[in-house]
Amino acid sequence: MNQVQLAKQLKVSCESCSLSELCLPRGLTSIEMTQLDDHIERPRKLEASSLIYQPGDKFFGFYAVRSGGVKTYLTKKTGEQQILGFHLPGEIFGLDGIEHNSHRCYASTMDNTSYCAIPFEKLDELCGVLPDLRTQVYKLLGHEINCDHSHQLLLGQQTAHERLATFLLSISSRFKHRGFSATSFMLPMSRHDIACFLGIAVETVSRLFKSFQQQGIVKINRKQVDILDMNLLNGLVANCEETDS
Amino acid sequence: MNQVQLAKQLKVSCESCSLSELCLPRGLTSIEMTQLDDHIERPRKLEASSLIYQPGDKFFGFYAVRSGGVKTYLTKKTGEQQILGFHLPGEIFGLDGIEHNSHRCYASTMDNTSYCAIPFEKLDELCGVLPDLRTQVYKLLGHEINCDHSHQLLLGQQTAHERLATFLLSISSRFKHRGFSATSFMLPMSRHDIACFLGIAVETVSRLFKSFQQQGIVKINRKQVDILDMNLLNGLVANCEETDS
DNA sequence: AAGTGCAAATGACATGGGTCAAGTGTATAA
DNA sequence: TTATACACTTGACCCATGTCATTTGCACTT
Repeated sequence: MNQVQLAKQLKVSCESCSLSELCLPRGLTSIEMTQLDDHIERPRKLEASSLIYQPGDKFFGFYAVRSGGVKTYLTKKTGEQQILGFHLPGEIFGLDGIEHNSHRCYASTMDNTSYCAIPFEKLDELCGVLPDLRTQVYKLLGHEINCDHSHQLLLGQQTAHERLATFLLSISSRFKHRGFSATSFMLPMSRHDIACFLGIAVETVSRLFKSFQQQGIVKINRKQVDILDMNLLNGLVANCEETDS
Repeated sequence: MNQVQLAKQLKVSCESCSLSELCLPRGLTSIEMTQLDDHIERPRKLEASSLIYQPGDKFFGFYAVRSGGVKTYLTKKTGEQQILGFHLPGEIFGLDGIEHNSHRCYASTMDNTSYCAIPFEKLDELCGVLPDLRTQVYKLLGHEINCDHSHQLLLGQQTAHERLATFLLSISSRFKHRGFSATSFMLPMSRHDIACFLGIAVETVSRLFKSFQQQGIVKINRKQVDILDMNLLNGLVANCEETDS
């Protein structure tokens, strides 16, 4: 136990990380967390628009964003990209590498970003002896699956208005979850990325942001978003989602 | 080992199942398979258009289709549904229940269907002692995630033509994988379901099927599909997917 | 403070595919 | 064999959104 305390002094640890309640170690005991901790590589730092991995790259493990932001995406040969997810601090990415032990999509930073790397091999070993960690990993994968499903509903059945409103609400609730304002925040991604994520054109994003502003729902200046009427915003998607969160 | 043989005589077992190479037990040793086998409930049988579970239902575990077919879907309050996946014999569904220990989507049969039920609690326990099974479960979840990602690319970036062609190719390759013809098969789902899955209108499905026929790519009669020119069909999506399979 | 480079916004126009409304099988029942 | 129902097809029309071309406006140099 003494060397554990020593280790904690020498490097950033999960236990001392302000994001641990959102991240992989959530719900683990201190001892369990330390066992996990010992295998985590950190912190890796990259500047904006750096590629973290691309299709075919060997699967190392999961990545947890500490600061900044990451997007994952697939592309058509013709170049169009479909953004699969935006990953904010405390969120995990890299799960696309599990199936084939190599990645299927691209991951790149949207901003100066630091993140932790959790080697899958070690994680799997620990899962053999720590049932709580195993559960945590299942829930993580299950969460990704459910998010993907909601996004399929959005891409397949929602109008452009509904998509953009849903998007703003999602970002808002994620900021809130991390302890920030739910109504005033900076978008970490470009208009282009928003469009690629929602399956619409950049121009449509611009026009709808303008329209939302004219309706008094939000105030948007460059990347700064202020939600003026959360009820109205919710109303834009009220007829969309069958289930509550 | 004797009681194992006895058990095999008394009930359908994974080891005797023709689908085991496609299903959860793939890659397990005989002994491992038997351990898993002992906890599987089977066979459950339902007629066409029966609801298996719906949002809010308690999560029991994974389900493996033995015969027939199952669709999973989400709905908007206004009634439109987005089909998330079609599940053919040998394929697994039910993963949407992991995150919250309750299901988030609907699952219903498309035809007279029988399936096995694998209780998650037991599966998880076994995962603690059988690393191969644990890997198998991760790959299963990883596979679902990758499929969902491809489908997001389809819904977000592909034209109606490309979507329908991709769909036919997917069904074709899944029949082939199960040892059936890749070029001549019966679609297990309605036009309506195809449309809901691809995020387009039923009428568009009809028109495109007609157009594909006129181009000599396929011959379609009701649910019977004959792919006449696989190259042409591949050509319709050639510019879409960046990565190979 | 003027210059350069992008991201974003705006306007004009085009169109893929949705919607609506009939029609046409095909299968089951009587 | 006729009736009924339902899945599918077809045609006419139109609109939400995409595309293309231009303009605006930050941010960062020098």
